[in-house]
Amino acid sequence: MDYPFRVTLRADSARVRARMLAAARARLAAGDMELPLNAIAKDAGVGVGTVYRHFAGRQALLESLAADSYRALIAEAAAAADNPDIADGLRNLVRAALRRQLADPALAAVLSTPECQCDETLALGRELGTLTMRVLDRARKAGVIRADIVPDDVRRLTCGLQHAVRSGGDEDGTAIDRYLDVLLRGLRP
Amino acid sequence: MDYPFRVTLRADSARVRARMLAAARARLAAGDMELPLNAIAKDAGVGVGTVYRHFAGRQALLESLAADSYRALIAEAAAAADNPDIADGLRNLVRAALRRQLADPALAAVLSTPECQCDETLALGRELGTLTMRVLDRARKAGVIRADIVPDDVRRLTCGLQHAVRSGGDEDGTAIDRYLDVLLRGLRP
DNA sequence: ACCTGAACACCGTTCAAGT
DNA sequence: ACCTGAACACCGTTCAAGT
Repeated sequence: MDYPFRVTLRADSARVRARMLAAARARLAAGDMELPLNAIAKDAGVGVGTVYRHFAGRQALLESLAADSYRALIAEAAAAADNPDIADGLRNLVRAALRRQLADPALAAVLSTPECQCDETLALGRELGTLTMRVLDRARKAGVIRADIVPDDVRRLTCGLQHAVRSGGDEDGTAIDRYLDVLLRGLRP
Repeated sequence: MDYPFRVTLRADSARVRARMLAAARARLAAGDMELPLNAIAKDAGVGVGTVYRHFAGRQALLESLAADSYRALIAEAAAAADNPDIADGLRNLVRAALRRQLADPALAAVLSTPECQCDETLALGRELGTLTMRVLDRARKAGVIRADIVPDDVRRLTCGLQHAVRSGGDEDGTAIDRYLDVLLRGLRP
């Protein structure tokens, strides 16, 4: 839920919500991407119905989990848009998008799927889109990027890189930098 | 199962197996990536146990479903390795890998995960790896590809592109060619 | 208002019993 | 040998009943 009528939750409700998010995060950290809502309810010591009262479903829960990472990424995108050297800015934006997704599976999941549940996530998406557009516009004018790349391409391609990095055997720390380099060179005009 | 002792199945067993594969394919075609084994058993008109007798699990079933596409891709890789113009060969290989994955979700799933269940799939993977290596070696000598790309990078990057293409709203037929172009340019030395 | 947990449908997986 | 399907555990989702 988005709590449209009430900005602050009742103290106990907020505590219960935090417990559910913590339980979900613990499962994600343990490598369980399933997020079974029944199990989370049990972990958090609440009834299943309470999970559904706070989150419309698995997708909405993921969006809540990803919100912090999403905002952090947006801050980095804003910095990139203001970078005096826009080639640098573009590289920083793409790298940040990839790293944040690798650091937070929930963010990776949310960015991978176009249909988001919460209005808040929708707003974050628009904000990131606007900032990305600013980076792309400046980059295009500076002649450091192909003309046919739009903000959603950056989202999709970085989601793809995340997938490429994760689909490897674990032992390959060089992949991130190599794949970033491949993408950035490929984006040049 | 891999039927290690028997190359040909008993006629009725083969029929039952074909029915299960058809049911699974129908579900995939309908956009259901879940492949619930119970539901497939019901669709195919067999007991659940029969599904488990033929396939060790969901993963093994996926590998059986993907085998034809996989072999077709290998044929294209072989042609690429023999292409007199190795820059062409490289492009054809990457494009084939992407297109086959987009055409067959089962192949996309199998290529995305390193751990395969059936020995047959393992053999197909080795074959594709060998052919890809041949393409990369020739491309490297011809100076048309970066030196730090290994066959598994091609697998991972094309899996990533598949993901990037699919994570878009449906209405974007241009994405495939644009992303292929980005990747191929990015792979240049 | 908010929370609980029983209830139902469904899926994964196993295994004793059938042919 | 191969197949069946009941059985058990688990998860998604809803909703009447509690506080």
